[in-house]
Amino acid sequence: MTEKKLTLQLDFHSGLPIYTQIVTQIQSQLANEILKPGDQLPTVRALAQELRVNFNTVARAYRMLDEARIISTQQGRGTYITEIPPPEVTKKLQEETLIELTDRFISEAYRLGFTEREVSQMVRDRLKVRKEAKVREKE
Amino acid sequence: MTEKKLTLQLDFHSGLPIYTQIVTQIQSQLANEILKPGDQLPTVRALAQELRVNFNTVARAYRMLDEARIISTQQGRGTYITEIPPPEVTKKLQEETLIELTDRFISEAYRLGFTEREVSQMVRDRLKVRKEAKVREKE
DNA sequence: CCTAATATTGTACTAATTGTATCATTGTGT
DNA sequence: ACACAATGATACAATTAGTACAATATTAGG
Repeated sequence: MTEKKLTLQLDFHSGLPIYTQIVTQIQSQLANEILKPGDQLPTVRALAQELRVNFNTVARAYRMLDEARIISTQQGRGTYITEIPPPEVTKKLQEETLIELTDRFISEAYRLGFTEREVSQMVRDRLKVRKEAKVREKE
Repeated sequence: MTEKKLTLQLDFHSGLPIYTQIVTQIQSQLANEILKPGDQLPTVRALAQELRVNFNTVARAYRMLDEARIISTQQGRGTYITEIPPPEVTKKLQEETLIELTDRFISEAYRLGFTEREVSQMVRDRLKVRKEAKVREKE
């Protein structure tokens, strides 16, 4: 299973906020492959209890990591490391990733009977929808 | 008999609730005639066991589909695809399926850090690659 | 055949587990 | 004393799981 103990070392007298320490240590464990994409992190309450900290402090750390797209928090489900390619991957590898992703998408659409024209048009539409949504969000 | 294997692919880390994934995948299989009117779906417990989820999660998905008049659940009998799904319903479902598929693809690409331009360009490229491959295949 | 017991199926309600939102409290620096 | 950031407390919402039940089908006895 993807259960981890996630041993973190907090320093309560360092002056650094707890949530910052949690964030950076998870980031570093990810960078060192102690944590891997897909891994489930402890629940906010479980980790909080282990660290002797309020669970909202853990939740705050998780939220920052979530906003940074490093983890994915899901209400009622749990928290998982996202499938982000490690920072050391090259641009070329990233390109290959997008190719694979795109090909899977196209294959699935074709398998469901959609035509090239329909797929192409839908991608344009949905990209546009997102862009417009983002614009409205800023207002 | 009208028994189907009903292979569903769940992603437990996608952020989408399990019941939503079940609903949309059954919708798409209906829209694309992998499932047909009159087909019996697996029992809530059977499907739950196969998917390794609680049977109430399947029941919730079935209930949503039932409310949408897409399936008919009958206590003590089983669950069946509704007999006369109007053509415009399946057409609409099909469209929704492609939207859903496309949005998932775009979200994933964005999450991996690709831009709208890159995604758009890659879709064009890969569609073109496929078309050309198909042309060569005919020669 | 008919009928009653049993099994199978979906339903309803509840509980448990998760993250979220909001505000209060604390503590530190100026 | 004040301002501000960090942390804690409390209530909430979403998802999934547990348990008991009702409706139907199937099977066993006669």
